[in-house]
Amino acid sequence: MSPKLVDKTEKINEIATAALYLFAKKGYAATSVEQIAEAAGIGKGTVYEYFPSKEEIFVHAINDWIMDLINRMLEKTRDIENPVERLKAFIEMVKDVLNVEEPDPKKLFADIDQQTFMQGGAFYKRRHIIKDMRATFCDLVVDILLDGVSKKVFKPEIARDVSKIAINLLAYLDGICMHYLIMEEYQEFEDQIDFHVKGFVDYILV
Amino acid sequence: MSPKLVDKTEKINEIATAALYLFAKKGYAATSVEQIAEAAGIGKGTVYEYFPSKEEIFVHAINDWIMDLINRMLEKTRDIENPVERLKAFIEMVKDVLNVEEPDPKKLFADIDQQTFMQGGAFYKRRHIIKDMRATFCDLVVDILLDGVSKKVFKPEIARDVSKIAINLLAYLDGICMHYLIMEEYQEFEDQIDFHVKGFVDYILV
Amino acid sequence: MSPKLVDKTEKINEIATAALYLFAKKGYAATSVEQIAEAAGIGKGTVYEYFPSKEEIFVHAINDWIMDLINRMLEKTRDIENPVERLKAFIEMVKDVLNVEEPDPKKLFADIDQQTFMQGGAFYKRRHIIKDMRATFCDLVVDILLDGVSKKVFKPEIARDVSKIAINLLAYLDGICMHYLIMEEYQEFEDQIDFHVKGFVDYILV
Amino acid sequence: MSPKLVDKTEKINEIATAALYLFAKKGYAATSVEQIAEAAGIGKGTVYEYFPSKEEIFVHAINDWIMDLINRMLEKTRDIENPVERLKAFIEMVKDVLNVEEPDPKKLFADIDQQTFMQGGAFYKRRHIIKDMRATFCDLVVDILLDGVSKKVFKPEIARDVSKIAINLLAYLDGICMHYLIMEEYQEFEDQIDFHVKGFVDYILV
DNA sequence: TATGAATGAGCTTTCATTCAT
DNA sequence: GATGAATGAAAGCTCATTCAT
Repeated sequence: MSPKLVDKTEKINEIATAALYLFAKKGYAATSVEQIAEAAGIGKGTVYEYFPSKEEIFVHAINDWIMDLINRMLEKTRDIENPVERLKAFIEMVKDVLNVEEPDPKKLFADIDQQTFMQGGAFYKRRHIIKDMRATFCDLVVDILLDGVSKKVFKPEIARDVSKIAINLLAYLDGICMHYLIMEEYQEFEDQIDFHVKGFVDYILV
Repeated sequence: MSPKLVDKTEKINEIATAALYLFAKKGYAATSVEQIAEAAGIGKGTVYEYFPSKEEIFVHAINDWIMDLINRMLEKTRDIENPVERLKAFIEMVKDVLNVEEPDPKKLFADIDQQTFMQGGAFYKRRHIIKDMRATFCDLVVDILLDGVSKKVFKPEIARDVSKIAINLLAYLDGICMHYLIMEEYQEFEDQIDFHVKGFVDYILV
Repeated sequence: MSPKLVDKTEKINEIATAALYLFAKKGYAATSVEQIAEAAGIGKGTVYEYFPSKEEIFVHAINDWIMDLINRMLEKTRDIENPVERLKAFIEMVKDVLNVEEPDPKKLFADIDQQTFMQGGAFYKRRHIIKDMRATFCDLVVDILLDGVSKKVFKPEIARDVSKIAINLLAYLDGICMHYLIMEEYQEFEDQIDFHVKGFVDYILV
Repeated sequence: MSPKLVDKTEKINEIATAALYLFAKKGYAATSVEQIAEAAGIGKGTVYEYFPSKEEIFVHAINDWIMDLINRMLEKTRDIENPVERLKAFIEMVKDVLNVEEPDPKKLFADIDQQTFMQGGAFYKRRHIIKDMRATFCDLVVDILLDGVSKKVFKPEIARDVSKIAINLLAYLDGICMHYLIMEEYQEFEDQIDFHVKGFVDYILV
């Protein structure tokens, strides 16, 4: 915990942040280490003082980004008493994430998937990071649902399958976001989600 | 006059097929034209007699693959009279597609997304191919649902929102497949889908 | 002199003519054998039945073109009685050659120079073709001048240096054409030449 | 902060010089970037740290060479008082330029013409460089002639057509050099030029 | 520690030429 | 004789990484 270490951590984050914006703008492959260095305001060689490889920059930057996403999710939903409102707030957040312009999340997700599936990809041997993220989101939804059950707002019988229900909800959100990103029919997107969520809430309400 | 006439279309398909397996194994970017040529059992230069660029090989190979997927989907579901059975057959097919080992669909989808989102990607200016595929799947589900309504098996009121319902179902399937591909918990996958589908069918049955 | 040989010669000329237009349009390097074959209406492989290499096509085509140039020059100037008119007709011809649009002579000349000077170039070991062309032009001018002397139209003393005078006139014409091709000031070109020729004729007239 | 600072300009010139010798030896097209790198004693990739493309190397090298030619011309003729001597010094310089062995100017000029005339050539959209060079030479000759007129050494009436006269002289020199380069009759070259220049000087002297 | 100069493996693409039919 | 399918050498260029300073 010497001051040097603090500096080092800070520098690492600076580089990772600069890199994230570039990755989200141009994609992982199309972003060169030189560009990252330039964006971070340091020399190309200096990048390698803080990261052993471009791949590590990606992993670090994505990890930070995911952590930040999760924290914001938790914060926004933590203090809402009404379970229905809390659930809706969560879904709003999901929608918001996709509407961020910079850094563009769809390119990041495309790169993450790529790097997760391809042998030798940056996340190929670290899919636990991606899995953990999904698990955390799942836990959050489970928490909201069980809270609703305990407050007698949601049907008690959903408690038994709460995990499955949470995963299915998240899967739906994932899929519909993908659909929207590809189809580019922004205007219908909200309607589409609202339609599903309405059915979902009806289904779980007592 | 014409001494050595090769079936161009066949050769194109041979190369595209060889390429598809490599793309699905190592990813588009990591597959070199030389490797494609080798896999197709021809020289590097010969590839360029049939395709103007690596990008076109990708587009062609993916397009063929998608067309094949769609055709198989349509075939398998076309002749089933019972709407519920037909819907379930469709979902079975979706599950099956993901369980193909070679060419690995998850990697192909990751590459497709990548090449669709990234500026200058192979599908960046051809997303209509991807959109058309999704639209075709949507039409199929809509068809199944309306068929069910007309046969008085499904609730008449779903007709009004049939398009939304179809998209939401497909989005869910998309999302849950992605979830399964990332989480690698194959054993729970079937249960998970069945759970959702059971709820879905209950919801639409008269 | 069998009919087959005649056919062969004809075919060779067809290919060479097609090639010449392409060389003059796109340059030697940028013209592929495939394009030549296509322009000649034959298959790529057939070209090699008539020429051993692309280089030989170039040499043959250029040689034909030069021969044609020379013949046209001789024809146009042969029957003019008045030496001054004959000289002017020759110079008119030179001007005309450069104004041909297709095949563009400046590109051909640039390619010829290139292939003459560069070691291993198509004309590197055949500069005699180029030299002969220049010698023929020189002979023509010498002939015109001596004819003028014998007709007492031109000063008798130019006979002694007639060869030098001819070469210098041709060199000037060469140079001014080059100048015009590079500077692209077409309108001044005629004036420029006329100015020089007027001085030249004044100088050699009795 | 800046540990290894190389004089970029110097390195650029080193590469350009190495390239110029190769271009003059083998021609632009036949010279590969790898060969340039080797000749400059650096790696292939390093070349691209200093030049964005092979084309730019050519343009830079040729431009430097031309500038150097012009400067030497100006220097050699600047301080000569006697207009006739000055004119002769200029012509001597022209002769000398062609007698340089390395880098061989005839090959460079052949490449320049090539790259100027061919669409997409390195000088195709930069012919102003070539035009400027010719204009500068023209200005120099004009300057010599007008200086001679003002010193009452040359006829006053040449002042009116001084530009035409200069261009014609340069055109002749251009053409005769070309002739000599192609015909390779070095021994007659000097005589030939002297013969023309003698006539020229007689014509412009008072 | 910070740097940017240097690098070369590796990429996609071109095309003159060969040759089986 | 005519063909076009096949080829691979060679090109220009990119960029993650190394390393001397």
